[in-house]
Order: sequence, then C-alpha cells, then structure tokens
Amino acid sequence: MKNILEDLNNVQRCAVEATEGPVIVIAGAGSGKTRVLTYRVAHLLNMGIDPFNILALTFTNKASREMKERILQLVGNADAKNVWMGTFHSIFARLLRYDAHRIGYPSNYSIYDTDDSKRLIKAIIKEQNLDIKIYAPNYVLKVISGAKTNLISAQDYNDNFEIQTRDKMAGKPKIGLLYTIYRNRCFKAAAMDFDDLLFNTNVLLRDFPEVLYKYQQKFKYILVDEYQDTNYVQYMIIKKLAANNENICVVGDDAQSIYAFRGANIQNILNFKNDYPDIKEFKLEQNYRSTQTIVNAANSIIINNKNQIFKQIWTQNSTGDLIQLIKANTDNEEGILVANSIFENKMNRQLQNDAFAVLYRTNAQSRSIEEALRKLNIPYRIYGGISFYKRREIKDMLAYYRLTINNKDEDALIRIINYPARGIGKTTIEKITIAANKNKKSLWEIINDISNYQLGINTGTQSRIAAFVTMIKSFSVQLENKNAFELGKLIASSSGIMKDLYEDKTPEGLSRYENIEELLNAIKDFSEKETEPLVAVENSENSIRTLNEFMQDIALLTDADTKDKDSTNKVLLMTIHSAKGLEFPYVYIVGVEENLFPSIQSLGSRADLEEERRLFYVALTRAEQKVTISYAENRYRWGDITISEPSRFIDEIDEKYIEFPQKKSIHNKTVSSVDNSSFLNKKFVSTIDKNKLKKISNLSKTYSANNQYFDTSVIDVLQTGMQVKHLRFGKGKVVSIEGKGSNKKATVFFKNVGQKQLLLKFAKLEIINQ
DNA sequence: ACCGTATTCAGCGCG
DNA sequence: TGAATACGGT
Repeated sequence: MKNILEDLNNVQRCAVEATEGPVIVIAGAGSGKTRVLTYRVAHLLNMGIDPFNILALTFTNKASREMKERILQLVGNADAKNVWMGTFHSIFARLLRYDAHRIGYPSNYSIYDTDDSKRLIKAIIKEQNLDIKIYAPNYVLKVISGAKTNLISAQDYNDNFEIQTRDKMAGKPKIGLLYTIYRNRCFKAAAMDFDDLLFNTNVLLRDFPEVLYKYQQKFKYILVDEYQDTNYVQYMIIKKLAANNENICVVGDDAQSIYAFRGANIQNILNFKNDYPDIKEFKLEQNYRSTQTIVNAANSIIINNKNQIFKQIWTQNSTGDLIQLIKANTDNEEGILVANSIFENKMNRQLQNDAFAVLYRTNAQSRSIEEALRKLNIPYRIYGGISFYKRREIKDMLAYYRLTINNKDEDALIRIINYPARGIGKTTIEKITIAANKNKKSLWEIINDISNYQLGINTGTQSRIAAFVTMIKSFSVQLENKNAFELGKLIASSSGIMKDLYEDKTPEGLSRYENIEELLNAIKDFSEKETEPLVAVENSENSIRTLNEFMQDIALLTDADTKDKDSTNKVLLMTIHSAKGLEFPYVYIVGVEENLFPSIQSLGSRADLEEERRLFYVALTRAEQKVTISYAENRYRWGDITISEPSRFIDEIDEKYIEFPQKKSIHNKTVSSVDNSSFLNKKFVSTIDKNKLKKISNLSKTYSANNQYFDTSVIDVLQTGMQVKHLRFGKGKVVSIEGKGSNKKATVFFKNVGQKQLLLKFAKLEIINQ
C-alpha cells in the first residue's frame, strides 16, 4: 500500500500523525485543512482503528460528504463509511434516535425546521392574545434559539433574574412564557427543532452517566472541523465526549470565524489550550491556493484585527495579477462593469464561466449583477436561495410523511388536515387546539377520539375527521412492510395531493406537480440504490429502505445539498458567508462600501467590526488567480438612493497590491485632470471631494511609512545576533536565518513571547541594534 | 374558497 | 423598491 503520508508537507504530516492526545490545528486559508482532516481519518483507519470508534464533526453536510468520498479513495476500503462523520446536527439527531427515550422522546421524533418553528411560535403568540408586533415571531424564535444554544432551559430562562429584567425593560416580559409553551408543545408533538438536537444531546450526556459512558467508549477519536464557528452547546458536547480519552483534534482558523452573529464563539478556538494543557499545536501557514498578491493583500487586511492567534500565511505560488478595483456610479452600473469584466477575462484568457464567482455581502445585491449577466448572455447560478425541500408543495407532501411516521407531529397535522380541502375548517381546528391544550393532549390524540370529546363539532365534520384519521393510520401501518417509494407514492395519490396539483393548470401548478414527481424520483433512488446515507447505519439488517429512513436522511438537508443538474459551467453568485470553504480562480467582491461592507450594524462594536473584517478576509482568500473588488457611489437601498464611500477595507489593503481604475464609468464622467496628478490617476478618479482627497493623501503617507518595514534591504542585511523589533512581539534577538530570497525565514527570540519563526517578507522587522 | 389589497420586511444563515 | 405574506371582503 502506498504511504499516504508522503502526500503531505511537514506540518500537515505531523498534525496527521499526532493521533493521541489533544491537538489543535490552526489552518490558514488554503493551507490544506481538509487534506489534514481526511488524511488524519485515513491514517487512523490504516493504523487499524475501528471506523465505528471515530467521530468526525463537520460544518456542513456537503463538507462531510466530500470528506467521506476522499477518505474512501484514500483507504480503498468500504469499511471507512462506518466512520461517524457528519454535521453536529445529523450526528446527534442520530444519537437521539437511540437514546432520546430517556428524556421522553420516541425514536421516531420529528424535526422541525425554522419555518415549522416559526409557524408554531406564531400560533402560540396568537393563542396568548399577545401583540404580534411586540412579539415578532422572528425575534421570539431568535431569543429562544439563543437561549438553547447557551444551554438555558425554559425553566432557567424564567428563573433568571437578569434575563427577566432585560425582557421587562424591553417591554417583552412574556418571552419566558412563550419559551415554556413552545417547549411543551414541541414535546407533546414529539418534535425537536434544530437547537433541541444539540440541547437535548447535552442533557442526555449531562444527566445520564451511562449514556455519557457509552459514547465516550465509542468515540475514541474525535475530530472537529471549523472549530472557530462552534457555539457553546457544541463546545460542551465535545468537551464531555472527549473527557475520557482526550483524543480530540480540532481544526479551524480564527481569522475565518464569521458566525458570531448566530452564537458561534471565537473564544472556543482562542481558549482551546486552556482546556487541555498538554495540547499539541500545529499551524498550517503555507497557502497552496492563491497568488502571492492575494495572500499578501489578505495578510495586510487581517493584521488590523487585535483578537487573533498569530500566524504568518505565505505561499510559493507566483505573484499573479494585482487586485483590480472597479468604481461605479450606481449599483446597476456596478453590475454592468462586473459583467463586462467577466466577459473580457473570459475572452482574453479563454476561461470557462465556472472560473468566476461573484461574492456579495447581502442577498439583495445579486439583482443588478444578474441583470447585467443576463444582458451579456453569461449563464449564472445563484448558490443558496429557496431550497427544494422548503417549497410549499414539498413541505405539504413531507408533512403527510411526517404525520404518518409521527402521529403527534402537530405542525404536520395542522398543515395537511385540510389540504387538499376536505371540509375541516378553521373553526374546527381551533376547537381541537383548545381541547388539546385543555386536556394536555396532542392534537392527534383528540382527533383520534373525536367522538368522545364534546367540542360542538357537527357530525358531518366529525366523520370527515374520522376519515382523515383512518387514512393516516392506514399509511402508518405500512411503514415497515413497504419501501420508501411504494409508500411515498401511495400517500401522494391517496392523500389527493397529486390530483389537486394535476388539476391546477396554471404554470405554478404545473411546476408544483413536477416538483412532487421529482420528490418521488428522489425517494425512488433512495429506495432502490444503495444510496449512501448521510450518517452510517450500524445494523443494516433491514433489507428494505423505509420512508422513515428517507425522512431521517433528508430532515437536515439544506439547499446547498440539493444537487443542481445543470450547475456546470456557470458563473456562481453567492453571499460571502456561503462561499466559506469554497475556492474559485477568479473572484469578484462587489459592493465594497462603507455601511454595506462593513455593514452599518457592525460599526457599533469592535468585535462586530472585526468579524466583518474576517468576512472580507474570507472573501479575498477564496480566490486562486485574481480578485476584483467593486463599489458604487450610489446604491438603491430600501427604495432610496444612498450615497456611499469606498469601504475602509479597501484602504486597509496595502496599495501596492491594487490596480486602481484607469478609465471611468460608462457615463463618461471622467475628470479631465486625471492625468495631471499621478496620485489621482491611481486613486478613485471622478468627483472626489476635498475631504476625501485629504483622507486619501493621509492614507498614502501611512502606506509609505509602512513600506520601510517591507524594504527588501532588511531581508538582505539581517544577520544572526541582531536586535530587532516586531510590531506585535516587541523586541527580540535573531537566533538563526534559513532559506533565501523571498522565502527567507528568521528564528527570533522575543523577550515577551518567546521564540518565533518569521517569514521575513511579512514580518515587519526593524533592526534596532547590530 | 378565492382574490385583490394592505402591510410588513429588508445583514450575513449552519442544521 | 419589491417581495412575501396577512387580511378582509365577496
């Protein structure tokens, strides 16, 4: 067998071979992070570790799928698919199928997605006669979700004086009550939302020592990807699982932590060492993805952040093109200029459409880009958007499946009890809901025994309800003996959904019908082929693949997971957030303006601004060959034209990496004096006001002041024994010098921080004493 | 049951 | 501005 370790560089190899004990890998952008993770798992397997003893947690389903494929290729042994690899949610959803009975949940519990949760919250707010404006469902959900993420139960929430005070001050004292009701309703419906999957896992591991012991024994080796974006509950779960063996390896890059806004805690990675004193730390600093220009420009950005783990990303790749700056008058013009630029590059360099990606801060920005691309007949695809599984007709169909599997599923029941219309109206449902709340029963329990409750429902309606119950039951009894496709198809036709959509001859109706057909095709694939389940199945004695299994498989899918058949060779448009982990030869970052990027909401706090800067860093480092940055001076936002300035992030890039606009906007507003001033010629042209001129000229001074540190002469002159000063590390003494030319490295002993290896072209060393 | 109008929302979004 | 949904009238 080939020694796979030979594919790795030194640090990567060390990180892969350090299988025992706690390990942290700080992996710079493009430094081969995924490689380390996959090779590490492959290495463990080659060492003879049982795949069932390995737990690998990823950020997205897509990442786990890709990693699995690569590991299979590496070890060439189908056993590898038994590694527990997946997202936190899919892995622990699975754990809960085995053990949730201890906290009162059946193993066939439903999973509510965000829409389902919101519907339920809204219904509860209405039932409580609260003002929907004060208790906006989105807000309430966000608060509840945040609480669960921080392991605050409904009980804790209501008992916590500070929280209660905060809610009262905000004029929303009933949020705790809504949390309690919401939790109880989910429980009664045998449903968990996304947050519950993690929250309840933590409860199991916390309150049931035998469960904790079981999984500690099982997961002898734990790997966590994208550790910088983990939140508190994830942190706690990992900590508990790893407590016994401490064979834990986390991989991440603090510079790419961009999800604080939804609870990710960058301190998890910054403080990881505190939890495991005897930790081994590896830093992957060589970038294999991008040109020197891109790497250096990205470094010059991120250095402005205070809160970070020190590292020096460098590359052996060629210098490459300068970062091109495009200035536009309006957002529409920005779209045109970007599309033109893509077209030019495509022609001049003979590139395919899929060599290009356009990244933006907010989804609303895609419009002008789309229009311009369409005009030039450049095919594009928006990455993200409405997921197949979130379409109304699909959710309706899935609601039938959910109710068939879990009769208590309240959201599913409400969704379909009168769809297709069967004469069970609002008033009836209201009566049933009230009865359920009063009797502390699920809706299903009420309608299953409708004749025994005096709800004032007329006999006609009662018999229609009874017929509905009978129909669902007739589906439920076939869950075990029919495969997913047979039963799925039966439900689609018996429920009347197929007929309902078939009769709708509008274009929307037609497309809905087709979508249902597509869903059935997917189920057919699942039933027949040995499709790889998202999470390994341990005892697959079951010869048929059931509808229940299908639903578990897709419950945690997102649109990023739905394969797009004709996704090939198109320009990709997406938010920067969804670009995380991806790479493209040519990257356009658009709308790089103050108040948009960085977002206006981020300007209030240093932490938020630093997150925006990391986001910009992520955007830059997606590119392999060339980055183009654009901004517009006028932009439509919320129906108003707003005037914007170029983002501070543009100023932060060392200007020697930027190619400033030469020719102007298509509106021919070029200022004639451009040629007179070499400075203006370089900078943003057009109508620059005096203040901006002043600002820019100050900046240019800053740059030249900085440039002395970059002066190659320092690299050439530096000798062992010299006293030097580093911007962040302070004073130190050169211990040794290795390498030559631009890859020259010095080992320096600093008084304050100890010994460091520095790549001289980045380290802004100043010689203070020979 | 359905349609037209009113209202609301607009930072990023893993599962 | 524009889309997505809620509401209210027929």
